[in-house]
Amino acid sequence: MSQKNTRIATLLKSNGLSVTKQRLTVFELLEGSEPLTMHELQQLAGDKLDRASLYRTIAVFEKLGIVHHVNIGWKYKIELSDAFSEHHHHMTCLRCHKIIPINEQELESFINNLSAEHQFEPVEHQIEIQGYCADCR
Amino acid sequence: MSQKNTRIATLLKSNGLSVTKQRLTVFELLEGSEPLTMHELQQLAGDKLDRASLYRTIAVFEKLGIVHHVNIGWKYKIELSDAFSEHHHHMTCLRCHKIIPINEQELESFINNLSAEHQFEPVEHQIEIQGYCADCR
DNA sequence: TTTCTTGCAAACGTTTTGCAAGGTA
DNA sequence: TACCTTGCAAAACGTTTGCAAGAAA
Repeated sequence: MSQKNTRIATLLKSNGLSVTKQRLTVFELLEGSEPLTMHELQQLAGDKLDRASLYRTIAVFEKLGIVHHVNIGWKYKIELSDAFSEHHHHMTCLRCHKIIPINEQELESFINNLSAEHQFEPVEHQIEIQGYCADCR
Repeated sequence: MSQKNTRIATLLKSNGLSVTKQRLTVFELLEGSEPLTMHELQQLAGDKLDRASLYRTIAVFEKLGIVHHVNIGWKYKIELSDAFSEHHHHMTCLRCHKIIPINEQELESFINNLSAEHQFEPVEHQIEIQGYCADCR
C-alpha cells in the first residue's frame, strides 16, 4: 500500500469508516490522473465497483475532503483535493495554448480581500483566464 | 415592449428565428433577477411554457449569447450575459445559497496586475468563489 | 459479533427527442 | 404559404435509495 493509500486508510478509520478494496480503487483511479467524470470513473473501474457504490464513495470522499467537484461547462469532474495533489489555476493563451500558472498567493489574498468586504468566508474557488501570452500578442 | 426586449427581438430575427411570447417570457424572468435554476424558471413560468420549450429556449439564448450557465457546486443556474445585465461573477454561500456579486472593478484590476507580471494580455476570465456568507458563518 | 459496505434493482429528477398542431414572418 | 416553435408524451440519462448478502473491525 502506497504512502497516500495509508493516509486515506487512516482518514477513513479515524472517521469510523471501513477501508475497502472499492474505496482504494476509486482513490487510485483519481491519483495521477486528470480530473475524471463519473462516467469515466465507472468505465475505468469496470466491474470492480457498482455505479451506486461509486456515487457513495465519491460522497464519502467529498465529505472527508479527499476529492472535490470541478465544473466544466454543463458538466463536472472529480479531482483529488489540494491535500492529495496540487491544484492550481491558470492563464491560457488563446493562440499557442501555452499554460501559465497563476500565482496562488496573490490569488488567495485577492479572494480574501474581496470576501472580507462582505464578511464572506471563502472555502473554495475556481478561476481561469484566457488571453494572449507575451510571445503571441 | 421594453428596450431590452427590442434588442432580443432584433437578435432573434437577425438569426432567422421567431420572436415568440414564450421566449420573451423567459427573458423577462431572467431580467432583473438573480441567476435562476431551470426548476425555478419552470415554476415562475407556470403554465406559460412547457418544460421542453424552456430547455429549447435556453439553448437558443445561449447560442445567441443572451444567457450563460453559472456553476454552483453540483448544480447550475442560468443568468443573463454581460451585454444584457451587469454582473458576471459571484460568491456563493454553501449553506443558504445566497449569491453575492463580485466587485468587477477590483477583479479586473487584479487580473490586470497578474497578467502584467507575465506580459499576458487577458481577454476573458471566469471566477467563482464558494464559502459562507455573513449570516451563515 | 457488531457495524459498515456492497451489489442489485427499482425509483427519481432532469434533460432530450419525435411528432403533430399552432404561431410567426 | 413556408418555416419555425410549441406542447405533449415518451425516452434517455444521471443520480439516489431500500434492502438483503457480504466484508471489515
